[in-house]
Amino acid sequence: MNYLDELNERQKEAVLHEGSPLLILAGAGSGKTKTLTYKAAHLVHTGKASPEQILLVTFTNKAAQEMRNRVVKVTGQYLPSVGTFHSMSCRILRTHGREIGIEPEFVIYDAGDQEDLVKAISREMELDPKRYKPKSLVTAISQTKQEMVDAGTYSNLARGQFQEIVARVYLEYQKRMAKYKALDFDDLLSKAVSLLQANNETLKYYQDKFRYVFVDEYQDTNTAQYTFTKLIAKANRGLVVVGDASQSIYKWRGADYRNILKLRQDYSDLKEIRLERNYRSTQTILDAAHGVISNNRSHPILALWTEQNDGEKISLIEAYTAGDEARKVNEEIQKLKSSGVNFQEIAILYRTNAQSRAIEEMFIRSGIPYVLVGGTKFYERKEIKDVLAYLRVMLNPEDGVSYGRSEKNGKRRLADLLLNREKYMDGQHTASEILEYVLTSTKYLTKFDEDLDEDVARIENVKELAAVAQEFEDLHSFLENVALVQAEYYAGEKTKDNREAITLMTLHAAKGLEFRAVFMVGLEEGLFPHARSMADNEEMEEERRLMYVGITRAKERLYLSFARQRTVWGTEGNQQRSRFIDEIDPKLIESLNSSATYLPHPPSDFVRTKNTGIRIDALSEDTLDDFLSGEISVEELLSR
DNA sequence: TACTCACGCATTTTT
DNA sequence: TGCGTGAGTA
Repeated sequence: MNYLDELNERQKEAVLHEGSPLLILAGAGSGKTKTLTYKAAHLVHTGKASPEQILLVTFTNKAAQEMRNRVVKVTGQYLPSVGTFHSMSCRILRTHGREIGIEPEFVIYDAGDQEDLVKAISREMELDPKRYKPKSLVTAISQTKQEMVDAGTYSNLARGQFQEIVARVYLEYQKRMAKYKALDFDDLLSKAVSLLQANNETLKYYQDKFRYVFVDEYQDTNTAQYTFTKLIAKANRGLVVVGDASQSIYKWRGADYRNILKLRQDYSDLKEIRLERNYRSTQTILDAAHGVISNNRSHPILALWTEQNDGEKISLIEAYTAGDEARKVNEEIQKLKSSGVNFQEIAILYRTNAQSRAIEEMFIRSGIPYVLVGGTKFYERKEIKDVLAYLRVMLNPEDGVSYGRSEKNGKRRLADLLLNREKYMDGQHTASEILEYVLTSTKYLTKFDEDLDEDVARIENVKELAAVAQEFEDLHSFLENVALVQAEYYAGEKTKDNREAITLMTLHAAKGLEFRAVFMVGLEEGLFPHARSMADNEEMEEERRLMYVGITRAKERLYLSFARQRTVWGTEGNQQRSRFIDEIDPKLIESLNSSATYLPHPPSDFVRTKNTGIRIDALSEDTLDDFLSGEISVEELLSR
């Protein structure tokens, strides 16, 4: 029983609670994973549940993996039903999908496949691609599915020209998907729900099977996920959810933190426990985070506290340009490094991917190793998608999207592939053998030039895919894994040559991670909060939650920076510092700017740069940058 | 079939 | 401004 001693009072209360559904409101860094896994472990340990009776759902494979490992560590037992919403739904559909007309051989379409299909449909329907962008149509269909509105129902509800077009596309889309034996990510969830709603016996089977249902990151559930959880947990009411409304940052993907509030209506005896003791950050960082998030009005806010001391103040970096910002960040990193902070303990967080460039350039110049998180994912690379398309054609030549994609790579290649297709699809061949056949019959790799670095990398990627295929018995499980398990990033990853590296990523990607020192860059109105979020209060609150998530990633040191001038989409603009900076108590902040480079705030038109009195917004960003990096002198600057 | 060029578009992206 | 897409051409 000694594992209980590792928990604080609130955590222990959560672990020991029984008899009614439980909502754990867990703040950032409050040990929610520990609490959730120990609770599962406790049920197993005390014999209240067998490992098979616990369903533990997460949003990412990484979280699932971590939960699995931690339960094994505490109990020595393996929980077979720990996984993402999508993988769990997928498993259910593979076994019981037939009951609602879904054959178990379905393949999973990702966003790119969806778009290809919508494009094809839209072409056939002769829609104006400018007026009805395939992406917008996909988004509309996706949102509709998340609300579990099927194509037929939507057609009846559609009002206005756009919705009516969406309805037509949606109907055709579903028709094709059925023909191609394909499900998209939203289908996995909504069809699983349909199945449970359609067949009472199946529902009962899962309700009996899973006496306990655990859900992580509950604030990020959409309607389909909410319903899925509710259905399965209904009979036994062994529901345990963990969430924090302040960390809900995926509204644009259908996440609705209000699902937390709904629980109170769903279960009158809902037990609510707050985990507000933070084990990650200094009190200064927590106070800053609270200062920001308390400006939000629409959701509950936790008051985090720590037994740690106040720690260092938050550093504010004011820069002239994006390049100057990168330079100043670089300087601070050098200081951190010499004070004993390792590169892998440092992260640079930004709102948009485009911001990484200036930072990267700086790091390359100063020789600082870094790892960029995000960008094109492995399975989204063209060469990988091409090979996967061939594999799907092997599985099902009726798969229109994959057939179309393969055709684009040459009709000849496709014809050669189909020649011996049946021989290889006799059920006797492994995923690896079929992949081998795909590559030899289509001679796909010959389209690459071995003298081009870029092409060599592509060939390498295909080889890597082939290596992954070896881990799977049949083609189906291989393809399923490819669709549902993206290669994930782990905090403190090293560079290719195995040097410890600084992490660069978006704020969204940083959720769930922690670093000793965090730099949040580009804190400017229009960038963060993003211009697209400024008109709408709901969206502004989401931006603020993103700021909150960013701040709470930091353990010891937090740096906030902004630039006075920044080029966005080719046009230079004068920037104003983010309102979020001003939502932090100034007593918690110290400015790192020396008086020589002091920038007046709020930004005025004039600035004293080393006493030259040059009006900076009369200079181009490049000129200013050259001056600041010492490439041109004051005299040269004045002459320009 | 492969390449070129003009055009449009540009927030975040767990599965 | 810089990239990806898609139509058009050799």
